Amino acid sequence: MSRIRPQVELFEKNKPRQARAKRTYDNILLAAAELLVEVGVERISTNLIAEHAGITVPALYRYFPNKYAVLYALGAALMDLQNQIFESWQERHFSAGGAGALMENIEELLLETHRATRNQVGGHEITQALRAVQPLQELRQQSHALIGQRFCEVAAHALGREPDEEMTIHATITVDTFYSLVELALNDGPIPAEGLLRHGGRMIQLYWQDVIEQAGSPV
Amino acid sequence: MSRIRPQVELFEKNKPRQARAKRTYDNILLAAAELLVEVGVERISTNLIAEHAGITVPALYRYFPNKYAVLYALGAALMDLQNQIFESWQERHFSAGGAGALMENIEELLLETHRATRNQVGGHEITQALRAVQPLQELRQQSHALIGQRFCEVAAHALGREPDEEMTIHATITVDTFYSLVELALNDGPIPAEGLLRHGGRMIQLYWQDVIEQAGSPV
DNA sequence: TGTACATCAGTGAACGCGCGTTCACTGATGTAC
DNA sequence: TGTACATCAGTGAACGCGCGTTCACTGATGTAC
Repeated sequence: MSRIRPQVELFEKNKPRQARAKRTYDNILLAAAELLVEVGVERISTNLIAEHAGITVPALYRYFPNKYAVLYALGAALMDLQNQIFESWQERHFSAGGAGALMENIEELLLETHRATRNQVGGHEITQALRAVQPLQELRQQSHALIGQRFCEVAAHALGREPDEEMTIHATITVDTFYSLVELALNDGPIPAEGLLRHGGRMIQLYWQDVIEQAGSPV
Repeated sequence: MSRIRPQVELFEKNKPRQARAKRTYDNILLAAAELLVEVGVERISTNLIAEHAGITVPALYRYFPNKYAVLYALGAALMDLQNQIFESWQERHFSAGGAGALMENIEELLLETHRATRNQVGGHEITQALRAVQPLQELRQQSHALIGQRFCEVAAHALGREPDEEMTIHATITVDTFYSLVELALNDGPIPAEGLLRHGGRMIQLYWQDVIEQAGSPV
């Protein structure tokens, strides 16, 4: 059942050193993001990206070994962005009111993550690609694992327990549901994103209230 | 921001009429499912599918206009399966105990859906492709919309209310979270699927308990 | 029951195309003196 | 400040390959009489 890993090189080759090169590099990423929106992951190619970025293909190969490396860079940037949003949210509220304050402000984090991803060119498409394209999946998993671990530690500490397997389950569900809600809200369907995120945030809150009650110790 | 629809023909051409043809047809779908596992959605091609199915490429083109139509058929079959599981679950419990019984048995539906998808060859990969590959997205959306509508109607009726926008939000979140949990459990990570689905089911239950309490009317 | 015929199913060969990738090269930028 | 040189950045041209797709064809299956 486990997939054969195709061993694709994902890391960048030459780093841009001059200002001109930096512009080219950024153009490549922007063009790739735009093409992700226009044609989708299945149709994207190095040829298309280079053409769209206004350079020739060998110029792209100067910085990236293949198209997956370009997508990987895009995905990594998005995951970094989301991680940063989480970090600053956590610091802001945890220092002010501990674990309880975090839970009260889940909706805020949902809204901020949603807004930031929506404002990123191709943010939604990159998010989707991170789920489906094999060489990118680890990026998403790493990011979610990191955030999940934070959740787990904070929650375990607040409850005066060890971060055991059950706490890991709670954290995993929370993080996964969180980002699934953001993804759901990114679909421009008939339902406004705010409503989805408000009620979705409430669902996560209720879940943790229950965890606390089951544990029988207040925050 | 909206993607340019590439207008891909997705429907099958000739239906198999003879037993031999039916076998060929099934082999194509099975080969495609296996390749989805082996090489992923980005690398799959009609050539590869035909070779894997033990036929020549024109034989594949007899039944499908392109590779997306093959994936579409796979996706449609999976959505049908999940819909059927939902239908029979709903009939079973709703007739026995109304809306309350449905909520009490969410975990059962999670487990059944998870098991069925896992047992389907390439079930996980098809699920992922349904999110990311543009021509397949509507399949997932349609299926979820259908199930969401059922949820919405049942819930509104149980609460003695109209299926208004808020109820639609509740139903949409429920269905999306539900299938995200199934997808999460399909990842063969360190956490056993059962634990994720049990606690995930509990989260959805708590969410609806809250909806009922807020509405101020018992089920 | 046999056979001629119609339809269904699958093949071999060929095509043009865009893909990924590499090469030797020209041009741009930075810097040592 | 000027210029020679080193390094960085990007180009034009070419390649082999697998892709999607189509064609006229052969072989298999079903059926009318």
